[in-house]
Amino acid sequence: MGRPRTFDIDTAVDRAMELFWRQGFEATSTEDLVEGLGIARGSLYKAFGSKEQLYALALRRYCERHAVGLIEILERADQVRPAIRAVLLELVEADLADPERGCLLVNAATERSAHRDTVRQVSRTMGQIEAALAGALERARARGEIAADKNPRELAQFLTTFLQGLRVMGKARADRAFLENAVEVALGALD
Amino acid sequence: MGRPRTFDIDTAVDRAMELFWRQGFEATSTEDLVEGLGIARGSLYKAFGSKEQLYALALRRYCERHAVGLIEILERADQVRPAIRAVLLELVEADLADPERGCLLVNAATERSAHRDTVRQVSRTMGQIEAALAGALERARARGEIAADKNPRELAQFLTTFLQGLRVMGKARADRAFLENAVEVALGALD
DNA sequence: CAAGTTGTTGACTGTTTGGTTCCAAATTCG
DNA sequence: CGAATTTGGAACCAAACAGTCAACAACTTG
Repeated sequence: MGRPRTFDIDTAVDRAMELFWRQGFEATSTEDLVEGLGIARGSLYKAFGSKEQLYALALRRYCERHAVGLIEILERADQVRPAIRAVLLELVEADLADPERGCLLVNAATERSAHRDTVRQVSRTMGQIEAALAGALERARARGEIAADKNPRELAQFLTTFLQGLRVMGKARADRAFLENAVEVALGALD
Repeated sequence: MGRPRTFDIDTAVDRAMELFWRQGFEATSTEDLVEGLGIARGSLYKAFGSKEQLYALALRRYCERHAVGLIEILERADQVRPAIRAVLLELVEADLADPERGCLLVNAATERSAHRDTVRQVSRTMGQIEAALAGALERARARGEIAADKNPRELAQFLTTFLQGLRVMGKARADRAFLENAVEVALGALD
């Protein structure tokens, strides 16, 4: 009952995600959001409560879309090493294609390290990435794809950390050779 | 001639660095700067021109102080592997001691990826870090400290990338075990 | 159709923003 | 002394800020 919404909440969150991703939280004004989402100021506040809450939604959306996508690749892979290489090289491509965007998760971790909820969301997602890597590596070890004396969890923690570094170097305009090189050396840790 | 400055430019830049480091560029208002530097608004603009220019000075100061410090450790080390471990573990300690601060270089890379001058300063400094690592690794190889078939430049690019990842994970509140673990695995790349 | 409910809108609020300008007082040098 | 220059601080600016609101619009139910 009542007047139905004339805009789609999901696409609005997507567009907000895009804006926050590109510009960060502080540099994105409510005016930017009004313009970018194509809805009036009042509707925005009615639907989302505040800039802060909309940011939280956008961040969660990003985590669901990107981290989960990455995790599924790892879970579905029958060969783990190529899967991990593929994941890392895909991130390299994303950074090269659009260096200003980088990774919203990294941006959130650095820009909003004083905001509990943001930090919690970020570290939760990184925990999921670590767990997915650890799981894949565990399977790889069981199958003899990596040496038995390797510790999957330790490797996963290392790879998770390296992955964030990749995104930072991408934003710092490192070139393709640099990033792909770094990836290959990092993969050497699995040997 | 004229009245001499009553505040010290250097310590003012230091304080500005501290503020920008903690809060980022956007979240630091001119009011914060006036309060933090302990000088009046007018004096601040007379001395530094604008918030933007003061930020540039603060960032350069950070690079000179922290990157150069790190580089000197590497250059002076007689054993390279322990020196690299020491450098990485020191960063871990810094992150654990003050997670909200993180690394100003990483913060700058992510928050201000649309500002040419900032990005240039960041990537120049990362280039210096890479070069220092490469130089140290080159010496290590010459001395037989690492295997002859290792490529110092490739290893240096990997370590530079990993180092940035460490700082991000530190901000995401990874614990000591996680970070130290990641460091040990990363050092394994030298074997 | 009327009542009730919810959404949309854009003008409006009060605050804060980065930055400028003015000033009398202070301090130096020639 | 007097010219030069910086000081702190207040006043000021237009723009941008996050957020609110009353009036209007569209839907469901009775």
